[in-house]
Amino acid sequence: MTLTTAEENYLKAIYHLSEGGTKSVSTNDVAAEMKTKPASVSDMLRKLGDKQVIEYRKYYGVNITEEGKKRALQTIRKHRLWEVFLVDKLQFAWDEVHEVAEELEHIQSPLLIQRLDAYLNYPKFDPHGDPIPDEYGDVRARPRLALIEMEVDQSGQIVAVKDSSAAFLKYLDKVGAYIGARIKILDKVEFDGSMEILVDQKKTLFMSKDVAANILAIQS
Amino acid sequence: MTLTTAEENYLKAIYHLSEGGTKSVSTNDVAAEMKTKPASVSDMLRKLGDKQVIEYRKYYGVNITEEGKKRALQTIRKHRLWEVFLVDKLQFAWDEVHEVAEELEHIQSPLLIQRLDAYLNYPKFDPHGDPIPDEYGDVRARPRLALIEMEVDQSGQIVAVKDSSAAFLKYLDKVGAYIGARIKILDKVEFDGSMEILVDQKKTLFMSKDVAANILAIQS
DNA sequence: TTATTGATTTAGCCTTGGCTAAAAATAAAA
DNA sequence: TTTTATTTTTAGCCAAGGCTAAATCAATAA
Repeated sequence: MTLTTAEENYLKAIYHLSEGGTKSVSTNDVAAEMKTKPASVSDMLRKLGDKQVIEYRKYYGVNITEEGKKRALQTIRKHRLWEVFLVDKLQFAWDEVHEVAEELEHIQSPLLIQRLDAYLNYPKFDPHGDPIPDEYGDVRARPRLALIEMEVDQSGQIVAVKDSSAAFLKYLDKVGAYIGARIKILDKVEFDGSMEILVDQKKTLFMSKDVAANILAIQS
Repeated sequence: MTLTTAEENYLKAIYHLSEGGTKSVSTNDVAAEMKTKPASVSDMLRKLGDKQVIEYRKYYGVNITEEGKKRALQTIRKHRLWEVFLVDKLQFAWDEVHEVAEELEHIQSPLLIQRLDAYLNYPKFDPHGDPIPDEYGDVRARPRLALIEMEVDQSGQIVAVKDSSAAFLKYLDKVGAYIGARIKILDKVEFDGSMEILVDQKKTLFMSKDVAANILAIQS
């Protein structure tokens, strides 16, 4: 049983909306996420229900099934692998890749993805720091925490930002921090919560607690 | 003015059917090429005519316009660049790439193609020996040369024979050479001018200098 | 010149994935 | 408990790309 491109996109949206909570996802939420109308969503939910990738009870929203979760994770895997390709191999900036990956993720060829994965050296995170599921849909996500939550002397790697406004990204770029950077906490100032961070074992960076709260890292 | 995936595929088919001859392409020919029905083709020709990429006169077939030719060549360029990527970077066999490239060629991103071209080092031929149009749609003419003129380790594709007598073609068929075959020169014997040729990456062929002088190939 | 044949187009229908407007069901407030 | 507000579904329509069957045009043969 195959899914169309539109169906794959809906399923991915439902998967994302389901993350965290255990409650059903509402038709309205899906419509907002997909930038479409609730009426269109109702039709699609019926189709996805028929295909067993979601459990759909009229008027009560949907829950994604195990099969659906597996499908969604495959699509997410493809999306994120393509993002790595675009950034690592084709020199795209990490904030330029989403649209293109959105198209590439629907190419149907298991061999292609297998080979791409190998070619990229089996990456575990995409350029935004989001984990890449393996071919069975397993995500080995190390817990992400804000820099502000880390202790002095802990090391890690920047994997994402909470606030991805242009202003903030520009700031990060200016001071020399970036997704993927290796960092170590050198000091935390009790007084104002500001921090001193070692970047790539050479550059020392001072940041306010507001900035430190907006940068997510994995510990190593 | 953008073309849908279906329109791009029709236009590509019409371009290929136009190659060589100057006569109009018939609805039936397009239907055969697209593996669809003439009735469906009529509708599509009207649409492509409206978009000015073909000149369509009811009952008299179509001619591709300059704009249409440019569009078709862009699609062909994308297709062939992706084929090079799949073979050179992802280790696909040259006869496994067509289907996947058929999907990849419709990804919309000029930047992607520009970068891919650079990443592949501006290849001039795809893995089948077909030329890759540049970003303005210019196609470099394929220099044909006799096998006897090629050097050891050069690769290419058989594109024609000088002597097309039945006897010679029968001989070619018997030894497993054919128009379109991918070949690589393994050895040239100084003594008698005979050659050792690898055909389709698997079969080794010995041929006299008379035979090698009668087979034309393009280098890749 | 007319009749016939073969190619082509038109008419009408199907599916997918959108939409709006109206109806219906649920949830919240009185 | 009944009314009201909100959410969701249904009904009916649209465009893209397919299809079949029927009509029409162009080219050929008589």
